[in-house]
Amino acid sequence: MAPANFMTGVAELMVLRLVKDREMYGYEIVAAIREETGAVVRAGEGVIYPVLHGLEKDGALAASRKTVNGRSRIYYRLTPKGLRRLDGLAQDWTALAGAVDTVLKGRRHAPAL
Amino acid sequence: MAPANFMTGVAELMVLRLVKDREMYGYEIVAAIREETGAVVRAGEGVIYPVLHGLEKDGALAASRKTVNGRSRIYYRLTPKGLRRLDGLAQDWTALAGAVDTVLKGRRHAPAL
DNA sequence: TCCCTATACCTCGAGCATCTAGGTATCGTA
DNA sequence: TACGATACCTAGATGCTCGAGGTATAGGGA
Repeated sequence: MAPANFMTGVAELMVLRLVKDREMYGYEIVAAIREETGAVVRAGEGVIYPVLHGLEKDGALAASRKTVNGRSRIYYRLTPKGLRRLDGLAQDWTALAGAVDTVLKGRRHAPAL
Repeated sequence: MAPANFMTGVAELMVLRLVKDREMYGYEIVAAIREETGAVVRAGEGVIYPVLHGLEKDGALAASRKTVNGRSRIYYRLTPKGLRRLDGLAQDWTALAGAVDTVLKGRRHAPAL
């Protein structure tokens, strides 16, 4: 049996969070996720590019092409809609993480705040 | 765009964790997940039964049919193999949760190139 | 008795996100 | 000029979830 992923939705959440701080381009995002998570999350280009396109199509990201050092890059920045989406996903994630933690630790009677 | 799931693999992890404490049957597990997570995780029967069958086929769970109060139930218990799988998944989950948290909180922010 | 709900099992098909594995092109360096 | 790094992209297969159904029994109420 293959190792379960747990990855669903995480890629999108991370993309939104990363571009919140500053404009970033796809290749850079892939590297940032690999480095900042200590390679725990390995979301390759095959994952990130479709996510970026989907988010842009949905109006959560805005893209602008720029040439830097002779290299053509597509920078993405967060739109207000994207910010709302990020907030929602972050909340969902926090709730899930708390729920999983509760079950993992087996506290049956502790009120969850 | 629909709300992202984040659910992949979580159902399996929770099933393994729940039956670690005591034998449980499918219908009971569905209710337990709903209640213990405050309905944050809504893994219905359509999710849990296939997971149970898969884990049993894989040797992670052992099943035994019992009749209680005139009702036929299939109880599952954790095997040594299932325990190893639980430990592995729990570790994976913890690592992922930590990684996501790191990115969400935006620590370690390197200067732009 | 009949019917409805709760219990308890199960499966199918649609949908969607991931993952692998490719492809293209440019730049700097050896 | 050959190569690796940069930077973009897509197609197909896989795998998991999810909803909607189906079967059957027990118990209670009208």
